[in-house]
Amino acid sequence: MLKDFECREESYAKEVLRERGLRSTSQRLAVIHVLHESGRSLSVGEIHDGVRGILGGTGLATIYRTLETFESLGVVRRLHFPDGESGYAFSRAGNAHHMVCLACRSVFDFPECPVKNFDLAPLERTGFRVKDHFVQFFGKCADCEEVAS
Amino acid sequence: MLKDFECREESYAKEVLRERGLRSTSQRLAVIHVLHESGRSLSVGEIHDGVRGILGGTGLATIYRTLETFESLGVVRRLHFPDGESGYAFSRAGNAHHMVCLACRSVFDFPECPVKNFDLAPLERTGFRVKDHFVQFFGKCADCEEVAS
DNA sequence: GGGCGAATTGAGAGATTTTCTCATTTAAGG
DNA sequence: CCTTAAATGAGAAAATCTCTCAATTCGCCC
Repeated sequence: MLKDFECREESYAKEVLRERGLRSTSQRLAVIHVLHESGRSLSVGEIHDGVRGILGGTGLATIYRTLETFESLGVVRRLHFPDGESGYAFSRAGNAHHMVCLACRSVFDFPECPVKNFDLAPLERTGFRVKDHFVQFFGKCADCEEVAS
Repeated sequence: MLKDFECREESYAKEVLRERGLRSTSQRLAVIHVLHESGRSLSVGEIHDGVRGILGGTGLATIYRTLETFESLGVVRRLHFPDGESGYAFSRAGNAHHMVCLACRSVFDFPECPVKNFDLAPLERTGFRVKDHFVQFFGKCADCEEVAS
C-alpha cells in the first residue's frame, strides 16, 4: 500500500531500522511518510491523524512508541516552541539542528553547526564537561514573511 | 515570612514584576526562592513541593500560572532534556543560555552566546528570517564527573 | 510459499499532567 | 484603612501520555 508513496526518506528509515534489528512496519513507515511529506513540525495528534489517513485505525500508543524509537535513532527530532508546544520533525542524518517557522512550523535543515567552532574551553575550565548541545532557530520562512508584509 | 530568605534574586523578580505592573505575591517569590536555592532545573512537581514547604497549601494551578508569567518575563526558563523531561530554572537577566548537568540537573549560567558571532547570512539567503534561537548545553558538572570516575 | 518465533501493534483502561472556573483572598495605591 | 483589580485555591475537567496483554505481523529459515 505504501509502495506508491515510498520515497528516499522511507528507504533511509528502513535502512536505519534494519541496522538496529528493528522491523519496518507499515505504521513506522507511515509516520516517516507523514512527517516528511508535511515538511513541518507536527504534533502527536497531527501525526496520528496523518497515519490514520494512510493506514486506517492506528493506535495512538503506536505513534508514541514509534516517535520514541525514531528519536532514539536520530531519524526524528522533537522540537520545542516558545509557546510551550512541541512537535516532531523528520531529520536527515547529520542534521542535528533546525530552523522552524513560528507561523507555519515549516522545518528547514540547518547543516552548519554554530557550536562547532565555538570555544568551549572557558566553560570547561569551570569543571563542567560539555557532552551534547541543542540548537534551534526560530523565525519566519519566506512564504510567511511575505504574507505578513 | 519570606523576609528571612529574601535574596538578590527575589529582589530582582520583584523589580521585574513591578515594572510590568504585576504583583509580588508570596507565592511568586516562593517560586523564585525555591528555584534559585536549588540551583537546579526543577519539575513543576518539585517546585510545587518546595513552595508548599515554605508557604503551606499552595494550589498547583498557581505554580503553573507563576511559571508561565515568569517565563514570559525572562526570569525563569523552561529547559528540555534529551529524555523528554523538562524543567524550569531561574535565569538572570541577559543569560539566555544554560549548561545543564545530565546527572543532577544543576544549571550553570552561560553568558557567552555561540550564535552571536555565527554567520546567519547563508541561511537568510534562502528567505528565512531568523528572529530568535534556543541553545542549551548538556554535560556533567564537576561534582558528577568526579563521582562517575 | 509456508511456518515459526519474536517484535510490534491495537484497544482501552489508567495514570499523569495541564487547564479552567469562579468564589475568596490579597497586594498596592490613595 | 479602603477600594479595586489582580491573584489564588480547590477541585472538576480536559488533554496528554503510558501500560497491559491478547492478537497480529515481520523477517528469517527451510
